[in-house]
Amino acid sequence: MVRTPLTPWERQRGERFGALLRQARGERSMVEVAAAAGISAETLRKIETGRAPTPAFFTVAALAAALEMSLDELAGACAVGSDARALPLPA
Amino acid sequence: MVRTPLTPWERQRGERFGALLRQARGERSMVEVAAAAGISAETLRKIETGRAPTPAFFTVAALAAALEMSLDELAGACAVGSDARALPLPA
DNA sequence: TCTTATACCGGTATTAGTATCACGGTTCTG
DNA sequence: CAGAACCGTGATACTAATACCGGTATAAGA
Repeated sequence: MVRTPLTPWERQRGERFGALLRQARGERSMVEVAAAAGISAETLRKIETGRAPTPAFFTVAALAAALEMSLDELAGACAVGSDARALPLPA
Repeated sequence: MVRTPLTPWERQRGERFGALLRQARGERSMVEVAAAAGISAETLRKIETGRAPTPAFFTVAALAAALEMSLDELAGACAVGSDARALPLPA
């Protein structure tokens, strides 16, 4: 095996990650946030829907900047795993 | 063009990013840190040498956790490192 | 000297991230 | 109702990230 396929756990983490971003986006449209982050709206959609479970670091960083959220909180929130219900993220 | 090739600016950013990680690694060996982060040593080497300029978010997150450093300062450090904030929307 | 361990480098294979294209749905305005 | 304009979505194309293998170089130790 040359490149390990994503495990189900990684995909679930990606789904939680996307749900987190979608929630943080709130009322704003995909195109607006995507443009603010400098990525395409389709990419943002894939990340939010979990179809891109492991996006690039700088993509996430730009997205977090556009959403005004912390990378550490973001990583911590979905790294928690099973207990990702509590979202201590205000904005 | 379907997937924009990495720009020279992105590659330089990757080099700064890798240098930052290498500095943070300090005296510890690559295999040790890579094992702690759950990635292969080759991947860590490529990231450190800048040959993988845009690693996955969770890869970086695991690496930052292994190195006990903040993702936010990591992203901020290589963003403001030597570049005066280029356009977030290249084109 | 020989062995071992670490790091670096090249190539290769395969999955996955990202962008462009094209379509359906909704809302608004004429 | 027609058309535009926006949003979200699916399919497709292509590059990059990740991992494995072999080889090389250097340094420490038996």
